[in-house]
Order: sequence, then structure tokens, then C-alpha cells
Amino acid sequence: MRILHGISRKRQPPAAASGGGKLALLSETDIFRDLTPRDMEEIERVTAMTTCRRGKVFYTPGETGEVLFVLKQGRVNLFRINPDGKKLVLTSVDAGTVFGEMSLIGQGMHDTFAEAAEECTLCVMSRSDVEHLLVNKPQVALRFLELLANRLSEVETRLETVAFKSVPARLAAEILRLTKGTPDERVDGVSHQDLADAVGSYRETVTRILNEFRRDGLIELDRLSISIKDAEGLKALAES
Amino acid sequence: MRILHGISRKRQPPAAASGGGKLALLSETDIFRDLTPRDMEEIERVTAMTTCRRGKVFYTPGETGEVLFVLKQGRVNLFRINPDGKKLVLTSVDAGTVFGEMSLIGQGMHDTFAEAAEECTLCVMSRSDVEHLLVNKPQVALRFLELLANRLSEVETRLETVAFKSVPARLAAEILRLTKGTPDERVDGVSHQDLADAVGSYRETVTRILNEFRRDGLIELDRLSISIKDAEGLKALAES
DNA sequence: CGCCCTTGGTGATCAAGATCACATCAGGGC
DNA sequence: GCCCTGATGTGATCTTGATCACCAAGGGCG
Repeated sequence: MRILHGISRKRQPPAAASGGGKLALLSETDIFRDLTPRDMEEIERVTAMTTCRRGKVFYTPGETGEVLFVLKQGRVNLFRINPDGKKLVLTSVDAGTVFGEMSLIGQGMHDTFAEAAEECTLCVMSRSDVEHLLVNKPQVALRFLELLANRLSEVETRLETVAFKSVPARLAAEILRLTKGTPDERVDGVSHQDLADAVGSYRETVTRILNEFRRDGLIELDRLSISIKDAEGLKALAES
Repeated sequence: MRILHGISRKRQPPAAASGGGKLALLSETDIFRDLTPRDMEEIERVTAMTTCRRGKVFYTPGETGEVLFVLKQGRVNLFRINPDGKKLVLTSVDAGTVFGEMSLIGQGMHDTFAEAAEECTLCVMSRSDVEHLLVNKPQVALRFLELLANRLSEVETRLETVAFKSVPARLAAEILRLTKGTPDERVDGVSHQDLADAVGSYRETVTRILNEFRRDGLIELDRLSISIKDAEGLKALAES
């Protein structure tokens, strides 16, 4: 019996393709994939759906209650701010997953904020609804387990990266990550400051390194836009 | 209804105090705390208990199968090795918890090794036993969820620390962490190299900084031994 | 006792990247 | 067109801490 297996980490197809109704959106979420249509309707009844504009910080520790977010469309950054006001993105969450677990389980989200990195559509579930679900639908709890295990593994790798790799290597990896899934190998709407926050560095340093990348023919630069010219070269750099 | 609440992060009392039998040891594990004595006997039947000497690397990715470890006594370091052979300790696991989840759920433990940081007693559960348990005892799955959530939160904090804080600050924090729980505020059996691996730095750097700490009256040094003189001072330093 | 191996001490050097200080530049609003 | 703001380009330092090169001390063991 092998009840546990890797969950998909691929970006979900654009929700528009599936109609975009709330129910359809919820069904596409990994965590709920074992539920019956009837169960899904039940969840749908108790779930609020909202949208967030790019840049909106919609979760602030302390201010926001204990809820679970289900990201339907867009991308969300979970980040912390250190005493000097410097920001570090802990994780970038793609559509089809869930976040905010930390506020429900254990010690809470600590000092973690959440912002919409792109236009987002998300659902909000209350603590009691989630608890109910976890107790009554063991399959959901198991999916949740997978999700957390994968997130943990991801953050551990990130820790290793920050501890051992140079800023150029981290930056190359981040660019590859952001463009992964985009057919034209290009990111838009990401400033140098955003990249600095993501790799744990500084704006000026990022600007300099990006220009070196361009000089080396690895990427093409434009205002708020990066397109990849030599993915292999970047990959090599990312390995340090 | 509040079924989820923080699990204890306190170090377990020495197992000798509770007799040290396998059954007693297993019952002290957070993850199993909701099980009945009868359930525990069942688990006890299928569990192998072994010991490891300090320094022993008992889990190697690839070589070791998919198992779950329950740490009964001692301390275990989970670490990775980068291509240059440099080691980084991802987590230090204390008695009473479980690890190896990653090999059961999701993508596996990747390139993570496990070594006994002290004399250790641990139990090993097979994949199928764990899966059986998770499916049939929802309470265990929930405890597992708590465990993972806490671990995640811990690694995120570590990531922030490595990204933003100086080596002295990280070192101060690590010393405080290691001595936490010891009544005489003192660690033994930890070399400068071990500390370097834990904070993601280098032996020479650690030696230099420790000597600065001593000069500043923060700690006392001896071969393989550090004792704290000024916990407040260290705490201040750890905040950067 | 002499050997050797692990641990710790320290100087010298160097490179990465943080930090400061401005200069542009593009776009939006009025 | 003008002004303002956010995004980017770049030079000039300055520190941190990695890296190299040894040496010394402690301790187990034949």
C-alpha cells in the first residue's frame, strides 16, 4: 500500500480554461483533490473568495485572524521584515496551493507577512472549518502532510543555498524559477528590488549582477522585464 | 473546538527516570501521545530499537530505506554536504521527536544525512507501519502536522538568520540554544568545527569569534567545552 | 616515552558584497 | 510640457569573513 506520493508542483493551468467558477477553482487545489463533489460543495458554502491587487499585503501577523488561504490564481510571497526594515521572501506560493497553515497549527505565522506578487484570487477558510475538515476527512490531512513536507524540503534547500552559494548563483536560480512555466522564458513586473528581497541581497548588487549577466549574453534586460537568452548558462551558474 | 495546539518543545526529562523500557520511551514521544496503551503495545511490537554512538552517520540518502526514526535519547543532526564537501546542519533534533518524515512523504530526504550528535537511542518504523498508523489513527496524523509545521517555522527562522545576521550573532544564538536546558549553562563535546557546521561558517572564524567572546567576558572556553558567563550579553549579540 | 591525530590559535591576504552617494530615465498625472 | 515617483546605473569605499599557511597543545596508545 502506497498511499502517499508526491504532489504535483507544476503550475496550474490558467483557471479561465476551467470556467473560473469558485467550485471549479477549489477542486483544482491539490489539497482537496480526494474529496467528492458533494464534499466540495460543502466547502464551497463556507468559503469566502476574494481578489487582491498586485503588491497588496493582505496578511499581517497579529492583525489577521487564524485562517487558511487557498490560492486560486496568481502568486503570493510570504516574507519577513527584519529590525532594519529589510525584507526577505521566505516562499513564493503558486496557484493551486494553500498557505497560512502556520497560523492554524503550532506557533503561528510568527512575523510572516503575505503579499500578492501578482493579481490574485484566493479563498479564505476559518480555523474551525479547517479543523473540521482535518478530523473528518483523513485524506485531506494526508495531503496537508505532503504539502508541509514539500514546503519544508524547499525551505531547507533555500537555507543551504543562502548559506553556501554566491549572490550571482542565487540570482540565476531565482530567474530560472520565475520564468519556469512561462513559454517565452521571460518575467515581467519584477523589479531589481523584488529580486534582491527574494535572494536576500541588495538592490544595487542585483542591478550590477544582472548587467553582468547581460554582458555575458545570459539574459536580456528591460524595465521591469527579464528574458532568458541562455538557460543552460544560467543553470550552470546557479550550481555555483 | 480547538483540537490543534502547540506541542511541547521542551527537552524530555532523561529517559532513565522513567525506567528506559522501550514502551515507556515510545509513550513519551509527542507524536504518539494520543494513543492508548493498547495501541502503543502494537507499535512496540513492530518497532526496532537501536543505539548509535556519538558521531555515527546512520542515515545516508539513497543507502537507507524509507523509514521513520523516533529519537528516544540523545540528539541528532540532520545535515547536507555541498559539492565542496562543506557540511551544513539543517536541524538539530532533540529526544522525544521524530524525523525522517521526508523520506516517507513527498520528495524524500534529498541529500540529507543524519548523524548522532550525542549517544543516541532510537526506534525505526517502516514506511508501511507509518502509513497504516496515519490512516487509522487520525490523531497521529494531526500530531504529525503540528510537528512539521513547527519544523517549518524553525527552518524559516534559521533562513532569516543566515540571510541577515552576522556570524557572531548566529554563533551566540547557537551557543544559547545548545546550553538551553542544561542547568550549569555549559556545553561539552562540541568542537569549533561542529559550531561552524551549525551556523554555516568556518572553523577558523569560529575560533576567532569565540576568543573575542571570551575576551568580552561572555563565555569561558576549554577544550571541547563552552560555559556561559553572561547570558544576557550573548542574547543581545544574538539579536545582531 | 615517542607518535600521531584531533582540536584549537593566529597571522596574512583577498574577494564578495554591503553601504553610501548620486545621476539618469521612464511613465503617470495634471 | 512639467513634476514626481519609482526603477535603474554606477563609482567609491569599507567590512566581513572566507581562505591559506602554519604552529602548538592535549590526549590516547603502542
